[in-house]
Amino acid sequence: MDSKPPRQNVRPVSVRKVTSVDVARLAGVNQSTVSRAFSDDRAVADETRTRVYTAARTLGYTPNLLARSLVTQRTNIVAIVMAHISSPYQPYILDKFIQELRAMGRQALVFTAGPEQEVDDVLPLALQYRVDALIVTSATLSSAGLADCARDGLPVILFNRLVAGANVSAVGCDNVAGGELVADYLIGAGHHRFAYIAGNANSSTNREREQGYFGALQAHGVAAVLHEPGEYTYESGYRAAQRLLGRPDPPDALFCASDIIALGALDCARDCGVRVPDDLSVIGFDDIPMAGWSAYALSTVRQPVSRMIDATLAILARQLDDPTAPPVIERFPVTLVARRSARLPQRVEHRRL
Amino acid sequence: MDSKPPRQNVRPVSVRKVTSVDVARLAGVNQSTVSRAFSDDRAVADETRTRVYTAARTLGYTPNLLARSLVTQRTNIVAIVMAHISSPYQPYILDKFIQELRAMGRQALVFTAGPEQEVDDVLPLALQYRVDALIVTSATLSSAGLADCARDGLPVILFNRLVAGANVSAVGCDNVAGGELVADYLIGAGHHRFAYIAGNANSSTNREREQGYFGALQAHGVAAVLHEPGEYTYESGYRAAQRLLGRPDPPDALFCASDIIALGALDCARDCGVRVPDDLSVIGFDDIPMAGWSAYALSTVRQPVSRMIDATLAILARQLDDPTAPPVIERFPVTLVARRSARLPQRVEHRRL
DNA sequence: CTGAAAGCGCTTACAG
DNA sequence: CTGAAAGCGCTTACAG
Repeated sequence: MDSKPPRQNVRPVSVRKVTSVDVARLAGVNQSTVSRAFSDDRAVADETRTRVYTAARTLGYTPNLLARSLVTQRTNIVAIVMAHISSPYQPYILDKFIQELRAMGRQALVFTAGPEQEVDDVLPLALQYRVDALIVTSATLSSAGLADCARDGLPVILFNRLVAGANVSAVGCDNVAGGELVADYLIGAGHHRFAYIAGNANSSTNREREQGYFGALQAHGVAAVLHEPGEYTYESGYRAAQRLLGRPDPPDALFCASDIIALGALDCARDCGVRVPDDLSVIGFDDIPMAGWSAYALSTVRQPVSRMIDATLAILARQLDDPTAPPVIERFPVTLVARRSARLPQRVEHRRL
Repeated sequence: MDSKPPRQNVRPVSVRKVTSVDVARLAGVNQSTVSRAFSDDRAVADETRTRVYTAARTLGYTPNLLARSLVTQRTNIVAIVMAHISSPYQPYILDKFIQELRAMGRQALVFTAGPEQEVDDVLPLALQYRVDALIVTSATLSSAGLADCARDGLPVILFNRLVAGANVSAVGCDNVAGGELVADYLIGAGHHRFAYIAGNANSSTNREREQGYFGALQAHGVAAVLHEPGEYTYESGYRAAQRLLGRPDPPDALFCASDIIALGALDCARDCGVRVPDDLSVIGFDDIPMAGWSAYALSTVRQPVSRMIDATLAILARQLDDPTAPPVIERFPVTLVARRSARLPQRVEHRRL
């Protein structure tokens, strides 16, 4: 019948987090001194600093970054927004971003949008966590929210993705030139009946690659080109190839919007008894590791991913430094790496740009 | 010569984040009411709530989750610690974790350890962000820090990974049984000369799969088994297969510690002119999507990844609810999915457990 | 170089 | 149902 009812959930002692006040008490200094020692910002007397550190160690103290963020107004967290991870290309990029971000002293808060989700759906979440910046890498289009963010001074960088109108920074490769390279290469190899398997129709990568390919083909006087819709998956590539190879007039040259699509197409050709590259030349885009595997030996367009990621982070650093810095758009040149899935051009000169 | 030097970096107005106080002022209520309206916790008068919401909308207010976390002592952030992403198996898992975590109303803070980094190296970072829990999924061993975390009441769950002695929860599959399944299958197919390509030597998955395989082989009276060291990569599998197939007495049955290793081995066999499965049977572990691709048609051991992830999150939820809940270890049964990379057993009965 | 104090943006007893 | 106030764990002028 006492007036103090026992709390139902008594936290075990160990759970109670130790704070800078505890450390200060043990070290015999003011709390602010502990803070200074840990944000090795100000000059703190060496002797004091070590006393603080040892006190911290014996107590098992770890600074609370959330509290720090609240007052410094920066979290050192960068949001990475990507589509549902499906292509083997994304994890590679994600991994590199995470690693480099950490090397810069920042963390990655990863947001993957569901299959049917737009970027705008995950944006509010990222904002609630007060991330310092946004790296958006995904194929889908449209995002009014991103423009808002950029306007509010939150650095936004699009990776391999372009949003028309939005006044934000972007890093990508020259997809149009890539498509042109492929067209030239295939024409140089003496092909006559061309086809294209598309990636997600509303992605800028797909549109640009397609545009380059069709444009160059047309410039060479090729009138009709088969066009199969698709998305950036193996299965989609396989099925599109099935439709293409089942035609009475199958193509002898095939450009796929990405490597993962091309791998599906290649397997379909194998299963259909279509010989590559004798009966059919196949070229992809990305140069993912699997493209080099001997089961596929896929000729493809390589983008300098590493450099692109570095460029992205450089822009990030700049904009973090100066929020008023104007957005920049960087496009990197691509190269065609010839393996065994496409016939070699007769004439050597097949480069462009 | 005025006493007020102009601040160098005047923040643009738009950057100034709007807070609950601003919303309160506009809505004509107390700040605490705004808070209540947004943490739809307490009963707030409907009329008040809508007034708050509209005020918030016109101001573009987003609650600051960091501040909330500071007082509630929970961040709703779960750290996912994984090794350097190399296998195509990891991104799939990562993606699923991220998605489901968000469905639970939590975010994933992803920490990837560098190639040579131990889990303990990234642990302090996770702790500084005061994550609510830790999901550790990576192949490497040893981690004194994890035990500490668990002791301090921070839920730690190991995914596909076992740490001896550490008193933490773990979810995995029955790797030993998987290795046994493979041995039985290969023996049933009439093979005589067995080999194993290992994954990272200090990983529990490798040790257990190896143990099951060698144990069952031995139980069947097979004395000598070739053992090639390796790691969980395509290249490693390719090179190990090269060594194996270059021997005067090459194996006719090969178990690889993971699918990605097996794919490398398969490509090596192809390049060496070794016919699969006529000259050599190859079996992997994991059943990654690529195992089903027709270029490989890899027979392999499948683990119920989806269910394993669900189980992990269920444990997480339980431990978040009750920090004193004892750690649990769950192992899921595996199955052998037979495709075309291994000869079929003569006798039907090749199952075990 | 160090201390005392205010404040970052919230939540949550405590009254009413 | 709502307000006033304390406090979460830090950083950072401001003095000394």
